[in-house]
Amino acid sequence: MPRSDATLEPLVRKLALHSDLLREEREALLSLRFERRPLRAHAQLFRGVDPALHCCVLLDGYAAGYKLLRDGSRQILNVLMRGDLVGIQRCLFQRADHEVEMLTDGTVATIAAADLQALMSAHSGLSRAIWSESLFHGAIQSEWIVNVGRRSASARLGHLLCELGVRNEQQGLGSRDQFELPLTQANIADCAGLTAVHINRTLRSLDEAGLIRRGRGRVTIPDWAGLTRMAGFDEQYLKPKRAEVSVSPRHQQQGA
Amino acid sequence: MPRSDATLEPLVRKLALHSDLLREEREALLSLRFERRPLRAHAQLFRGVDPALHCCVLLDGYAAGYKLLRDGSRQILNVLMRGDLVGIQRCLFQRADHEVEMLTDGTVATIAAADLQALMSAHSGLSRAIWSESLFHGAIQSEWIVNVGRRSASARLGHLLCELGVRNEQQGLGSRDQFELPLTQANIADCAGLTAVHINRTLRSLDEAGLIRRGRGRVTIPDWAGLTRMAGFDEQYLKPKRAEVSVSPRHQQQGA
DNA sequence: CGTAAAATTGACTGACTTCAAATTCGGTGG
DNA sequence: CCACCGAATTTGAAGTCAGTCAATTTTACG
Repeated sequence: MPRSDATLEPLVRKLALHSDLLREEREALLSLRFERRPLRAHAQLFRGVDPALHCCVLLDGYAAGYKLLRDGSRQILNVLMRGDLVGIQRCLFQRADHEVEMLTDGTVATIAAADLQALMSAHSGLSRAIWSESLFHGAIQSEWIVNVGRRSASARLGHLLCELGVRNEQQGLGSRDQFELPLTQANIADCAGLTAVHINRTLRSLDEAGLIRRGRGRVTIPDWAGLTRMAGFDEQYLKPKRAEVSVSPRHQQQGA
Repeated sequence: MPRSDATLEPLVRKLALHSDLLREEREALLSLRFERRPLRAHAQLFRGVDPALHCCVLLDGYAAGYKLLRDGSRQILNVLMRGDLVGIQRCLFQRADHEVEMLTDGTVATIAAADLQALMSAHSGLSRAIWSESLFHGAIQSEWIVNVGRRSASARLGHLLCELGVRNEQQGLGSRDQFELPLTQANIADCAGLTAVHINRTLRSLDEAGLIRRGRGRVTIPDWAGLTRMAGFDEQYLKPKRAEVSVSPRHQQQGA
């Protein structure tokens, strides 16, 4: 039995969420050359803002893209987890506007830019799937703008936890209401645009309200409905949207 | 002399900022079929979250993508101006997670999804340019997360004004330190994640500090260096990456 | 003019920050 | 197994930035 972080399977799983992959496309993905690299928390996945000759697939652990401000504070732009592609813009377009580092210990697979490009031009379906995945992350970022822009501290926190729960569940890492989250409160604060102190108090108040339960790097959400209501969390933006434009029009859009 | 909103020239100009376009690609763009549509402020560019059979190029005026919260507040996700493509995800991927409406009176060109797809598959350079443009908007959104997450009211406001100034200048609409901005203070508040009342006070304090000057839908920035310093604005993320701005060689300025 | 939208102002409130100290936790070596 | 250390968490007290509520003035425009 192969260890969970020994193949690019997590990437396949992630792409398959939003796109239908052909068998040959899956195989092409899985036979990509890559280098497995274990990393400690705080390891930089990319050097500052430089372009790169490779991209990464996160196989295990959490990472985050972020920006630092002159006053030393930082804002996390996205949380990356198993299966997420890191740095495609950087290697396809030579653009990058933020840093990326591991939030926890973990493992990445590094893939040569040339290999990725070859793969994408050989398989238009994969190319499309990867772009789709990138738009998906764009949708998450949009929701983050709403989160930091318009929600109270407890709603922000609740929303973030809901998002991470659903994404964990989608990757087969526990269920949405019970999953590993070994981030520090300072990390969470940098996601939510709050201070670590206030995260601490807010976490406690959610706990006291019976909306969450926390313990040793693990989050439990005993009252999913309550938390989503309080946080204004609408799963829609994370929902898998398979069956896109194709030969046969599928008009079966299941509403709420 | 053709009116400024009679052709897709603004789109060409925008794409040319970040990509080198071949002569034939420019021509292909300019010969795209489109329908010119004048719109009043508040007009919806797309119906809610539905997929669409067309996308738009904003020819004139300001528009914004936004989300509404249950409590009635709203958060603007991006400000769109002349030359910006609106709704490509919607028509290429049938995904959309937010509404789009005009903030001011203006004009859009609507383009059939099929035409756009045909164009993109016929000209890989254009396809790449359009993706690049979409990543560019992603970079702006990242900066917005930082803005609402970690900056004070005056820095948020200053940063927003700097961004809009530079983007205006890039599109040949006035200079970065003097441009049209007919947004209401409520609009600006929805961008910055603040209340209209506080935008009003902050605007006044920036004015009193000599950092901006405002009058009838127009912003002037008498002290660009001062405003950027106060706001922590680093132009880098807006800079054209493909060295080539043929239309008008602007004053070169290397940031500190 | 007359009206509605937008901008402006004031007084008050409160959510979140700041600063600082105490406690707990996880790991490591004795 | 226990002592120890730095990191992370937790708690308290005080301060402030921005929100809320509500009224007034200005502007845009038919």
